[in-house]
Formats: sequence, structure tokens, C-alpha cells
Amino acid sequence: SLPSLQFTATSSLNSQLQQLQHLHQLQHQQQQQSQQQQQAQQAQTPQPTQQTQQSQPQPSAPPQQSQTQSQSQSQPPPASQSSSSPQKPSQSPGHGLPSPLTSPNPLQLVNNPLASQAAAAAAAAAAMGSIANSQAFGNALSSLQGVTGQLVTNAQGQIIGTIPLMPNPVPSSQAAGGAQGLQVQPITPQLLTNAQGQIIATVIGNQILPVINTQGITLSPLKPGQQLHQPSQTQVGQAASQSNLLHLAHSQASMSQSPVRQASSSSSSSSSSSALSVGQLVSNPQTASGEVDGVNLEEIREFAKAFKIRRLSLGLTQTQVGQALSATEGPAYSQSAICRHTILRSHFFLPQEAQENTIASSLTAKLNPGLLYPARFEKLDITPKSAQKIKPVLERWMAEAEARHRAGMQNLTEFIGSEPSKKRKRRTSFTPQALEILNAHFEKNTHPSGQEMTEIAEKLNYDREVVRVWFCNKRQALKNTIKRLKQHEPATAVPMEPLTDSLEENS
DNA sequence: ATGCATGAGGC
DNA sequence: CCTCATGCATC
Repeated sequence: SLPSLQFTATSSLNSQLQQLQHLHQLQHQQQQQSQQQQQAQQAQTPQPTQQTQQSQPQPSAPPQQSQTQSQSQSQPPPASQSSSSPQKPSQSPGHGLPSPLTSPNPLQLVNNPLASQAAAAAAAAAAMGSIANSQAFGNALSSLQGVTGQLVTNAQGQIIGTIPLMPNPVPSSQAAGGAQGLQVQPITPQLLTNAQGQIIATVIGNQILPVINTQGITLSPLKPGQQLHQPSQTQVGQAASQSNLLHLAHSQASMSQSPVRQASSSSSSSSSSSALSVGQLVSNPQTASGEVDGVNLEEIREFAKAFKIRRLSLGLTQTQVGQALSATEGPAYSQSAICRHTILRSHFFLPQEAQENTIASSLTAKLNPGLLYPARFEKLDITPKSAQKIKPVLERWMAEAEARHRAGMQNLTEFIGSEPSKKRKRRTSFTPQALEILNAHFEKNTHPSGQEMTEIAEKLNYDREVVRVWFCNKRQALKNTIKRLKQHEPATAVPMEPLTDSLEENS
């Protein structure tokens, strides 16, 4: 009901104000409710974060804990940069809130320097009124990694997931009993690993917290050699996780995070049964899904999301998939492609920020050439069309990968070293100054003439060809961005004409 | 995850 | 020379 509650992490002042207002309100409402849970969270938060990883060995935690907290209070996450700007605004007002915060602001609990998104996410969660419902918080995390205190890494030390802070009802009896709440419970998280020995979930008390699980695909807690789906185990995991996660559906929907609709009945035989149903299962066009180029982005998004989960549950990296893919016949894609395909999901949810700062300002610039603005075009993602094209390939491959996995870890990973063949030109690295100038030119004219490019190249002392390619890539990125944004505001295309016209032949 | 590079297909 | 779809190199 509250449009501004969209999970946008916008840098726009207006929406920020709105968010904060809501936040304010909600905090009042939730104070009492959330207190207990906050305490519970406090007990856990400082625990297994990678940076503050002292907890387990010795209970010398207290001093360090307080230090960590005071740090995060006094100053915003050090890592924060321009991109994390939304953090500050959304936080500081929190401190200044007239409401008597008897217990620390929820925002601080996740003020984890590790994750620049944490604060923003927390703000969003709070704004959603879901902070009290820690479950929602946990879910938001499924698609927004880096929101929690616990990072889960695999054998290579790569972060493959996060563990939500879940003060759950079950052990609460204890927590409630120890009213002090702050004491770190002697929880010794047991870790569930997949076939590769990678951690995919933790067991705290009698709770199983899947690292990544939004679609009922319980990451199989199996040891090498074991059969993939043991109903008993699977159920345990699901029972625990689903009951937690299912609630989220509503609150999550408001965040416009891809809504995971789960057939409540399909709880028993989730993953193995259907490689296809995963995508279909969730293809829920509640968003009156925007179609770009005749491609259902919603569907692609869901698939990408599911694919990632499946990939991780097999303990595979994007690179591995890419390599394995190229080993098979038929179309193959690189790690880059797989990554972009995955990214498509989140970027298509681009916050208004992109529209306001990127397109709008670029348009402004085009319409008012004199006006300067910080150029912030999107990355060069794949087009919906490409995503559509890749999807079946990935789907097919994953189906077989899962099949093989079930049969016993085969050699999925039989790769073939790609022939270096020609020596590729070394990647040019433009200096910030050069980029500034290039961007300035681009804003004035996306299609500089050969003459102009020559001049630019000379002025900047770069290869002319390099400059030309830069413009090509820039145009490509801009165009892709526009396509994505069109989905959001199809009607506002009016002021967009001049730009699109210059980038496209038709349309 | 993203920035520059490559190559096919076009005009 | 351009656009597009992708990939190698890097960040």
C-alpha cells in the first residue's frame, strides 16, 4: 500500500524522506515487539561474521563486541562509498529519532562493514515493518546477500551464502528465561555441507538454517556418495526452512523482490523431481510482467534465481559451469555470460536511482548540453533477448548436471582449456580524468564523427581505435539500460525519444 | 561483477 | 563505421 516502501535504496531525497518517515513510525510500533528479538539478535550478531571471528575459540568476546558496536555507531561503515550513500541518510535519522530507543537501533545490528548493502537492506526491512518479524528479514536476504551477520563460505573461502539471524520461537523459551538476553548462548552451529564439503546450511539448536533457500530447493545435506534425496533429511530441512520462509511471501512482495510463489503442496519432492518446474513453479506474473523484446523478464529472473540456487547446491562456480558448458556440444557460454544472466535479475529491479540519476540526467544533458552531471550509465548487461537465448542452454545443462550428481559425482567438470589462440589486445585502462572527458563528450554526442574521435584520442593520448570502441561499448550499455528501464515506466518514454532515436535506427 | 575487446552481420 | 552478442582480463 505504500509505494515508497519499494525496496529501492534510492538516493533520491524524496523517497528517502518517505522511507525514513515510515521507519520512524514503524519503529514506534515495533519497539515492544522487537525488543526481545533484538536481544536475541544481539547475542548472535557479533558471532561468526568473518571479521569479528573471535567468538568461537574463546569467550573473550565482550570487549571486542562492544568495540565493534561502538564503531558502527560512531561512524558509518568504512567501506561505504558513493554507492552506499543511502546508508548514511537512512541511518542518521534513526539515531536522531525522538523515540526513546531503549535497545539499539535495529539498523545497527546489521551494520556490518562487510556488507555495504546491509544498512540499506536493514532500512528497507525496517521500513517494511518486518524487522520485528525477523523471518522476513531472513528472506530478504535470500535474494540480497550480505545482509546478515553470518557469511557462509565454501572450501575456497568464497562467500556462497549468508545465514539469517533468526531468533526463532522454539529456543525462545531459553532466551526468554535468561532475560539478560545478551549473553551469547553456547550455540555451536553445526554445519551442513553438500557433496563438495561446502557449507550450505547451519544447524543451531534444533533449527536448520539453509544458506540459500527460497524455492523449496533444500540444499541436500549429503555427504559424498550418499543418495541425493532422502525424504527424511529433506523434510527436516524443509520443514524448518519453509515454515520460516513461507511467511515472507507477503512482506517480500511489497519489496518487489521476485516473489517466490511456492506451491505449498510441492514441499516433499522439490528439487530432483523437476528441473523445469522450478522455473515454472515460480513464474508468477504478479508484476503484470513487463515484456521487453517479447521476452518475459519476470520469467527470466525467476529462472536465473533458481539456477543460481541449483548451481550453488551442486557446489559449482560460474566458471565451472562455463567450462563444463563449453565441454559439451551446442552453444556454450562463459562465466561472464552466466554472471550477466544472473545479474539480469537484480538489475531489472533497478531502483529509481538509475532512472533519476542515469537516464534522466543523461536526457537532461542531451536536452541541455550545457548541464553537467555525473555520468553513471549502467553496466553492459545482456539484453533480455540474450537472456532468453541462454536460458534453455543453462536449463538443459543444469538438468544433466543434477542428474549426474545424483548418479554420483561424475566428471561434470571435465573441461577443455580454451585455446588462447590469438593474443588479445591488452585491456586498456582509462584514467579517471580521461573517463571524465570521454563521458563529457558522450553526453554531448553519443556518435562522434571520425574526425571528432581522432581529436579526442589525440587529446587524451589514447589509441583512436580504443576511443572508438569505448564509444561503442558506451552506447551499447546505455541502450541496454534504456531497455530495462522502459519496463518500469513505459509511459514516460516521451522525453526519451531524442536519446533512443540517436541510438536506434528504428523505434 | 564489470570494462574493454573481438568478430559477425549490416549499411 | 555501426550494432550486437560475447568473451577475456581485470577489478
